Amino acid sequence: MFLEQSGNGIGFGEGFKSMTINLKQLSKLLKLSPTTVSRALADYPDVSAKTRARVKQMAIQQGYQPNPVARRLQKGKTETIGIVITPEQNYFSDTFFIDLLSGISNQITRAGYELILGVASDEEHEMQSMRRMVEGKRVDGMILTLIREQDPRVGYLLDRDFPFVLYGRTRETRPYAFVDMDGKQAFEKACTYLAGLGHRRIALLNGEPGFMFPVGCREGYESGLFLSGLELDPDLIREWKHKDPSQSSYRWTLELFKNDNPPTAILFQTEAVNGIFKGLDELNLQPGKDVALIGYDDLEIARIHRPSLSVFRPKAREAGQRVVNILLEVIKGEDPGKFQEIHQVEMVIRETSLPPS
Amino acid sequence: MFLEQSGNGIGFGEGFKSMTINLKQLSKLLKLSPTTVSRALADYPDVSAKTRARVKQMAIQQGYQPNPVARRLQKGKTETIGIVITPEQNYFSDTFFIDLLSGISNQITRAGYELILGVASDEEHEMQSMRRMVEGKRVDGMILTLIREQDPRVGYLLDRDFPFVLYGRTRETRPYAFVDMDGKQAFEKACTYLAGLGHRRIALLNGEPGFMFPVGCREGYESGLFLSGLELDPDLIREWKHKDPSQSSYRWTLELFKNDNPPTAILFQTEAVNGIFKGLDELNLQPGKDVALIGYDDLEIARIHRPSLSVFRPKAREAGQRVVNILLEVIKGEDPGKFQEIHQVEMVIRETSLPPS
DNA sequence: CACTTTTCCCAAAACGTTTTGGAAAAAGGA
DNA sequence: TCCTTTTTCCAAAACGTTTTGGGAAAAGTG
Repeated sequence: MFLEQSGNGIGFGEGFKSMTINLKQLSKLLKLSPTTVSRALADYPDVSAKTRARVKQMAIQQGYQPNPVARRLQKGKTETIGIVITPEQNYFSDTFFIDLLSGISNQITRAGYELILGVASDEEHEMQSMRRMVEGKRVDGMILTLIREQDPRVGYLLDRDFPFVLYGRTRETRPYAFVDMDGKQAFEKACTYLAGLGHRRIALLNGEPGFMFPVGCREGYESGLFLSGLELDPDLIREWKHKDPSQSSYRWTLELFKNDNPPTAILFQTEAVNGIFKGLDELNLQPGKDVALIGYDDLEIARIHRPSLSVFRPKAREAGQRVVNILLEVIKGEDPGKFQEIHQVEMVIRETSLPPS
Repeated sequence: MFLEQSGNGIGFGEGFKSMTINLKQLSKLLKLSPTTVSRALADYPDVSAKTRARVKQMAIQQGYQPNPVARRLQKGKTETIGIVITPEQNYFSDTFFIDLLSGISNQITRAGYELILGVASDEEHEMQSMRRMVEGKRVDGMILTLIREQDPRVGYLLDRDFPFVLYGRTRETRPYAFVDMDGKQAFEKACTYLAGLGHRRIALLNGEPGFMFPVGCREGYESGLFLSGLELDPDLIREWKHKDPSQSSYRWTLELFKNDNPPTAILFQTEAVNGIFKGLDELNLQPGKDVALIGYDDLEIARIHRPSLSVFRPKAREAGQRVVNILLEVIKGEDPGKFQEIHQVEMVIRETSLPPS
């Protein structure tokens, strides 16, 4: 019998490993076979209630936990899901991204899975890190964030039928699973809200194209103008850079007010707020008073600033949990096309969304 | 022979798994034993140069990568290291924490290891998440950040001889490995620098006690005052709260200037800068002009603000890499006490560190 | 009581590697 | 040529689980 007499007994010697008990030792203690112990712990019906209870009690008493590596090998699953983040993501900074990650992490843990993290400095490393996870058989599924309009990661994963879920959307005709925030509706709502207050010149300081999210924001903005009977003026639309949100939004803010007919309100993603505040300050314009402002994302600065910033508040934690739950379904073999969710975001009216003066 | 005829041949059918080749299939292709193929790939000397080359070429051609789960089981190592972060960490926000994580992640990948991430909402979940990793045999070592003065995690890991490295330090007599930034020296330097410019009333708006980092900052501050022949005035020392850096630092800034003899300079961690700016603004004091400011951490706001903020810039990426290299040594069995590193931080003089007016 | 069904348990195989302990073949030495 | 050493390979065991395919004992059935 080739498995006989390999594990050490109960007594333990040096180091950490000794504090741990394995299935064979536990079964010896119980005078049962490893099979039965394993099945008892997994609540198989073919082990009697009595021994099941006995096994479970002993397992707890001995602090037995099945070795995850061994289980993974046998089950042919890594019980692990991967995510690759980039420094740019941090401009989602403050609570938002950590909340998303928190929802993801907690739900993964609840499922008994593991979350492995890659940090990539640029687009190329992002792909490389993901390929390592996928081709190296290190994960059962991937979570993608900060999605681009043309995102090679999506094609890559679709091509090899590998389970994944997007937080966000991309341009891709094949069906895939995603959870996205309704940026379009948010910006439409912001726009009609401001128009309702009497604003007629509403600017959009949008994230740069290439990423998918700003696309929806712009659609919402245009639709909001239309619904309010306002004309779209290309001079009122500018795009800040992901690499340098504050600096670029600062410059565009100054630019916007060189206009003969300057805006009385600005819509933007909150990442750009520092640049906008700085620009307005330099122009001697008071936020909220001279120019109405509504941002997307409820960062700390939005709450702290006086006047406090009106914003949209995406439910990042919940979104993260949904992403994981969906991914687990897709891993199980469910059709990804069934999971395409667009979540509404809450508008938080604070002090920077008053009628024009 | 119980291992015979289990793997599918070369032809592949459905789904993802089929694109992958395993050791047995590869060895069959080469007409060699799995043993020899394994050893050839691992550069063992007992396989001839010729077959080694042949094996490697075929491995590349077939895209063979050893299944990490199987390797882990055999080697008795998870090749994985764990880290648990908390939302509070995000107040290290901006580039700092992501840079640290980036250094950690890249170095881990280079070593062929995996980084698994836990996100905990509070201190209790932090411990719980770590225990799951450690007791569940999911990692070979832990990285700890945001260290407290009395940190139960350190005692826990020391007690069971589990490999770990701190980014930071704690109060603990037993030897352990850490990489820390020299906050003491930084604040001492800042203090003597300002005193050299003629400042006599230098305030400290410090992180809250409980965490270890502010302790060093305070020591450096006191030592800097002493070296400059300045008296320590308890009225010039205040502590902002981790839970709410901006709000608390805002209040304390107002408080500091109620003093009969108010400060002409403030030292602080950059997390608190928004509150300080807001407070000064409300007091009609110009940063840099009326009050000199030096922060710790070079966040985006420090570069963006006008006047730009003088700061210390810790080399987070490098620190992260060191942490990993040390942890790998400790996992190998090296004595953790040998690895206790205190890294110097660079002072970046910008516009807010002028002589008193 | 004899036969069938159900209950309860287990030995062996399998997951895909690496390591151990040779053994056959080739080379070297007398 | 015969013996020793070196080179090159490999079968079997092992890592710690879960799953497969029974099989013995107990319970039910006529």
